[in-house]
Amino acid sequence: MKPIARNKIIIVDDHLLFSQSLQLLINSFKEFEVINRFENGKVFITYLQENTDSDVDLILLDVNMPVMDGVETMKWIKENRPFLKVIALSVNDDEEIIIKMIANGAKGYLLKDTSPEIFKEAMSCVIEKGFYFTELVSGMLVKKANDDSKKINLKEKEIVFIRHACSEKTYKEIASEMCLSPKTIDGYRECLFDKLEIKTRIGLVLYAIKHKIVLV
Amino acid sequence: MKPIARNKIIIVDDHLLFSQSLQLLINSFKEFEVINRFENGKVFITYLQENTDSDVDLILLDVNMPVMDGVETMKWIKENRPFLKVIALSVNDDEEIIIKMIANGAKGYLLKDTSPEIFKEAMSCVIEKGFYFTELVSGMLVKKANDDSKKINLKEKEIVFIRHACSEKTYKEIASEMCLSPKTIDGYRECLFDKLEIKTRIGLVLYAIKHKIVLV
DNA sequence: CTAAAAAAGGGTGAATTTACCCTTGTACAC
DNA sequence: GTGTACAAGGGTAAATTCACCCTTTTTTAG
Repeated sequence: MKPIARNKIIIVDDHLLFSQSLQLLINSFKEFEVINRFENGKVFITYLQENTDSDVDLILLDVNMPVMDGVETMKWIKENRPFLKVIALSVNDDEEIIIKMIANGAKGYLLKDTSPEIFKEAMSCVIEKGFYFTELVSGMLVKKANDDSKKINLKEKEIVFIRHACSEKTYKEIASEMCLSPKTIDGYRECLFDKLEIKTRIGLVLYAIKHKIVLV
Repeated sequence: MKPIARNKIIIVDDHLLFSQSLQLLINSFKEFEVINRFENGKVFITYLQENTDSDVDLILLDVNMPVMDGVETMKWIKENRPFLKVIALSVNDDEEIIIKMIANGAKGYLLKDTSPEIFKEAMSCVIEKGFYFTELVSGMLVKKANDDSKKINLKEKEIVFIRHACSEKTYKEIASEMCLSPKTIDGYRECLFDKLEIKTRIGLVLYAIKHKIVLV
């Protein structure tokens, strides 16, 4: 079943040291060879657009990249080249990111501390069976499914308000900056306290930071 | 001057994929060879203790590791093997960490998106001249020197108070938890508002998170 | 078109936070 | 021993935050 030719791999990763090293590692496996490397999603996509006939068996896509990160790149792939097989690579196990990558069609998600043996197995598995998920990722998918049922969705204005609330401004000042009556702001606050099960503005700030609504 | 033998390198990094790949890359340079790899500071130090005669020319030390991270490892090295030459490797340019690594004797600090050419140059440079700093790092050292002059130092009790303040507890509740009069807490607050140039508890929370006094 | 949400705004009162100014006791340096 | 620094505690008043209950207007779904 396996072709005589080695499986063609593309690496997309901004860590030059890593991507160049990884290429050596992969080329040391007789089943695989790296045919190309790119340092961010942008240049990779440009390549895909200019080489519509490129036949690649597997893409190793870093998640954290400047210019165009893994999630953005994955979105583009889902839209434009959904048949491409992608394994996401990352150093962190941020739940939100993992979910996003998989939701956008990644066939596997590996942490960079994976052993070369597992890594090789994952590559084979994705190429042959179409996917490879570690326990970590599977567990997360289950957990996510549960979370979704009680999902909180914030409206755009509420998010703007939250960002303002994460400052030393008073509600009155926030109202004026948002061109709304202080009373309306009062309403936003109450509604959020209720939805987020918090009791104070401090709670709101902590929530915002934890959920990356504001960055610190 | 350069010996005929290749310079001996040790890699300490928990990202197996990276460290194993990097070994291949380094071994592809004729001037260097990797003689050992370890996946965290703990096992590396154990090795050093058991092999006091090990002659190694350069250590590549990852900063973010479980079990015993780069900073801890660097501290041990400074105490026990100060003559070892270490280049710190990291994915992020967190100022605080960079400063700590260098303060503890790292001879260089490279980001993992460094190109292999620069990387090779840095290794040679550290072995020959004793150090290699990029502009990023040099700039940071200068900036740090300035910051230090206007450094704010918080007392232990103040830090405990700040942690409590980063919650939905009222000051009264905090006072009771810290077994102090609410008025004393009031004093802490005022003093901190003054020292940190803030006006509200929100400001305190933001400061605490930014300076990692509390983790989110 | 109509009913039901959702958004915006309002009033009042209580609790909490903030500002400013003051006293006491203790420790430590000179 | 005296002065200085500082931790702990206090009083009062003003500003801000929070809770609860209410009306009007605008959107949206059926």
